[in-house]
Amino acid sequence: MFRFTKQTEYAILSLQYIAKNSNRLVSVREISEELEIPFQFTSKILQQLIKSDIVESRQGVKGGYKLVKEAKDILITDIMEIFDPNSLQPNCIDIINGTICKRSGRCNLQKTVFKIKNEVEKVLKDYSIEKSMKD
Amino acid sequence: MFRFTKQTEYAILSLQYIAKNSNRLVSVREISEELEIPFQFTSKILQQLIKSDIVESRQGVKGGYKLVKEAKDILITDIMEIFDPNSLQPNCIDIINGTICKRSGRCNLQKTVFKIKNEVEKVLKDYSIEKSMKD
DNA sequence: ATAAAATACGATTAAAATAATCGCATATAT
DNA sequence: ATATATGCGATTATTTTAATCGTATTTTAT
Ligand code: SF4
Ligand code: SF4
Repeated sequence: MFRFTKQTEYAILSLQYIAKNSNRLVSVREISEELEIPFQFTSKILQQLIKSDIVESRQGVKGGYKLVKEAKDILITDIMEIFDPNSLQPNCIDIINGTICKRSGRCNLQKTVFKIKNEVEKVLKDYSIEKSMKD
Repeated sequence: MFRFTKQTEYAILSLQYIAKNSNRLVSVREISEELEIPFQFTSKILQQLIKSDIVESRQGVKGGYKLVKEAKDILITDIMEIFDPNSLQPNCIDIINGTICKRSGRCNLQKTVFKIKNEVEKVLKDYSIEKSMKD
């Protein structure tokens, strides 16, 4: 499938929202309600974004999230890699399981598949959170 | 996920193999063994390719498959559309269920998503079965 | 005729990936 | 203290994808 997973898409939407309100901390509750994303799911996604140093949070009353990096420095591909590390890699390689396709080496499709990967990647690398907000 | 489904990939491999042996009918058994694709799965895939007028078959002893269209006229995207009709479409639209995303209309990502779709599609439309065999 | 070698195809099952929730812990402002 | 937040591992549910089953039909060769 050549589409974003929901996690990836929800992450992008959340980051857009946080970026738009960068003067304050934004709570999960607010993001969840504004964007109609399940609360716990939103929460889990943001926590993963902390681990990747894209956002940071403060707990407690008036807590919430804010960006660590500037919106222009967060690429769509960064988010894809966090939530779906295989997605930018062809089937020949399985990053998650550390396996390679048994046809590798005698496969007449592999070169094409990597060419396509490189060209598609080039397209995607051109989009940041900031750029997506200006579109 | 930005990768081919197995059905799509197996279909491409099978078509390459049939194209390479275009002087005769090729049996599912042979394709299945040569490419290490489960027999019944290969069979099912080829039957779907008949419905899309990409191959034709003859039953019985010495039966098998051959191409209807020339390898240069079969695009990778044609195959993707057969086995995964949503794959070239962003999440905003669900072709299979005929639904649209509830955020549509007030979504700050949609334009970007369609731009990316168009650019990626342009890349993919450049690849045919024939081209993939020459790579 | 009939046996063997093939495809045809709907139905079903299995496996994997993705989405979502639960429950409890911890931090903080008032 | 209390209410309002995040933190996080574990679990469950759902959906998608992969694969198989069983039976019918067609065709060739003997
Ligand atoms: S392109 Fe070839 S090697 Fe790569 S996954 Fe597909 S079959 Fe395997
Ligand atoms: S881009 Fe916006 S409208 Fe399209 S699927 Fe994502 S959230 Fe929905």
